Amino acid sequence: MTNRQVADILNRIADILLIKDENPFKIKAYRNAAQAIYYLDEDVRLLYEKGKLEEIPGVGKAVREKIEEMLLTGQLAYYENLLQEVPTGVLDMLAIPGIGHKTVKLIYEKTGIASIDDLLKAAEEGRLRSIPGIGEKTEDNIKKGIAMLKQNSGKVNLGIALPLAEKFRDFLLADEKILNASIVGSLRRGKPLVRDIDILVAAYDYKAVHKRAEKFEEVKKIARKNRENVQGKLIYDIDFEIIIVPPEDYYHSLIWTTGSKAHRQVLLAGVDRKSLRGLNREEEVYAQLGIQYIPPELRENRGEIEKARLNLLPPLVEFGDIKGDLHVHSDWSDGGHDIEEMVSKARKKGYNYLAITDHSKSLPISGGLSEERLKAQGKVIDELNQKLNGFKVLKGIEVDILKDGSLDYGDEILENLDIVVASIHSHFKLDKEEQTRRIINAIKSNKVNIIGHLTGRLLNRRNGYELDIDSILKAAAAHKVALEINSHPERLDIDEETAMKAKEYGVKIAVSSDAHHREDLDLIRYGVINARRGWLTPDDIINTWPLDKLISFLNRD
DNA sequence: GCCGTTTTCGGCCCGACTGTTTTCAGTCG
Repeated sequence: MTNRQVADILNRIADILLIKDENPFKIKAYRNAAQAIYYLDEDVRLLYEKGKLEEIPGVGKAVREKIEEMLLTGQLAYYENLLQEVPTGVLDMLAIPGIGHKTVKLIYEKTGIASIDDLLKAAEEGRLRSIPGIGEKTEDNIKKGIAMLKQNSGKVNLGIALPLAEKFRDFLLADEKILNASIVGSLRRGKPLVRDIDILVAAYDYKAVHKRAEKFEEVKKIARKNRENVQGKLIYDIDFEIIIVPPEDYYHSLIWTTGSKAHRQVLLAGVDRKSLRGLNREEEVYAQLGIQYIPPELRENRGEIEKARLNLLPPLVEFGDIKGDLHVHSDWSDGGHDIEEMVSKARKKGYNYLAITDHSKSLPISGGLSEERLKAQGKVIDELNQKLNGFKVLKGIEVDILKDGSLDYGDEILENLDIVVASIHSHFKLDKEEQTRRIINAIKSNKVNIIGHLTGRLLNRRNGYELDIDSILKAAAAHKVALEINSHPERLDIDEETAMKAKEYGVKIAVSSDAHHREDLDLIRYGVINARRGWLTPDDIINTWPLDKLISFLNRD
C-alpha cells in the first residue's frame, strides 16, 4: 500500500465519522494523520519496519495500529465495518458543494437516498424541499452543485495523473525488454485535467510489455491487450493505454500520440510516416519536417506550427529558470512548517529567494496575522536574513481583498513589507461587475504587487467567479501589478489563456506554489507547465529574475 | 484520537454569510 492509499482510507474514515456525527476532534485527528502520511517524504512501510510510525506527528497508538493492519493485510476491519453503516454513495454526496455532512445525513436518514444520481433525481422532482430544514434554495443549490461535479467527472488533475504516470513509465522502463517509454497524450502536453494516462513504449516483444504492465501495483484491471496496446484501469479509476511500437517507429509515434489531434493533422498533412522511421530523437523528426522543434505544451494548433516554420517560437520558461517562490505560508498562519524549514527546502531547490506570505487577519481560521504578529514575524525574518548567505527571505503577506476591494491592512503596514500578494477568500458570489471592480480597486491601491489566484477556480470543484479580464489586465499593466499562476494542481489559476492575454497587455506573471507545507514547494512544476502552455518565457515571469531586478519591480521603479 | 517545558486529562474549537425559520443551524475558507 502506498502512502497515498493509506492517507485516502484515513480520510474516508473521517468522512464516515462525520456522517455519524462523531466528535469533531476525533475526525480532525484522522484528517491530521491522513495529511501527515500524505506528505511523508519516506515510504510509510519503511517507517513501519523501523518501528517509527508513532514518531509521525498526528499518529498515536490507535492510528498506528490501523496503519499496521493496512500494511500487513491490505485492508482494515475497522474501516470495512464503518462502510457497513454508511453506504459509499452517501460519502460521495459530501463532495457536492453547498451542502455539508449535516444535510447529507439529514437527507439520507429521511429519504434513504444513497447516491448522487438518486439525489439529483429527487431534487429535480422537487422532493427534497418537503424535508424539514431544506427549502427551495438548498434544493436548487444541490442541483447546481451536482451539475458542477458532473461537468468534469472522469477527469483528474495533473497533481494526481502526472506522478502516477511517471511511476508507471519508470516501472515499464525498468524491464529490459522495454527499450523506451514516454508519457504521451494530453498529459504530456500538460493539460490541467486529463481523462486518461497514455504511455508509448518501444519494444519488439509485445507479450513482455503485457506481462510487465500487469505487474504494476497500481493497475486495477486490464481490459484488453494485443500487439498494439494494453488498456485498463489504474487506481482512482483512471483509464490507461500503453501503445506498443517497434523501436524504429518510436520517435514519429511520439509526435502522433502526443497530439493534439489538431496539431498533428496540420503538422503531418501529406507526410508519409514511413519516411520518418529510424530517427533517434523527437527533435530529428521536426528537423526532417523542416521546422523548429515544438515543445509538447505548445502542440494545440494555436499558431505554433506557423511560428515554428519561421523559427520564431519563444524560448519557453523551464523549471531551472525559477529563482524563488513568491507565495508561501508558514506556521505563523496555516502552514505546516516554520520559516526556517521552508527556507531550507527552498535552498535545496536551488532558489535564491523566498517570500513568506502568510494570511492576513480576516482569515482567522487560517491563523491570519494581526498587525502585531505580522510585525513580530518581520523581526524574525530580519534576524534570519542576517544568518543567511546568498539567500534572501522577503517579508510578505497574502492580504485579503475585502468585499469592497479595500485591503485587510492599512497602508502603513503594507508599505513596510517587501512584497504584497492580494487574494480573494470571501464573497465569491458577487456579480461580474462588482467582482471586477473589487479587484481593480485592490490593484489601484498601489500597495499590491501580485494578485493571487485571480479567478478562485478549483478544478473539478468550483468554477471561478466571472471577471472582466481585459479591464483587470489594463489596470494591472498600468499599476505594475503582476498576476499569479498559482501552481496548486487544483487551481492553476490564472489559466493558460489568461496568461497569453496577460503577455499581450504587458502584464508580468509570478509562478508561485502557494505552499502550505515544505514539500508543496515542489508544486511549482505544475505552474511552470501551465506557464509553458501560455507561451511564457523567463522574461515574462518575475520569479525567474535575479533578486535586484525583482526588487525594482516590486518597488515599481 | 492526539497531545503535553502550565502534561496523562481536558483542550483541541474562527467568524461571516446563507438559508430556513423567527432565533438558529449549516457551510465555507
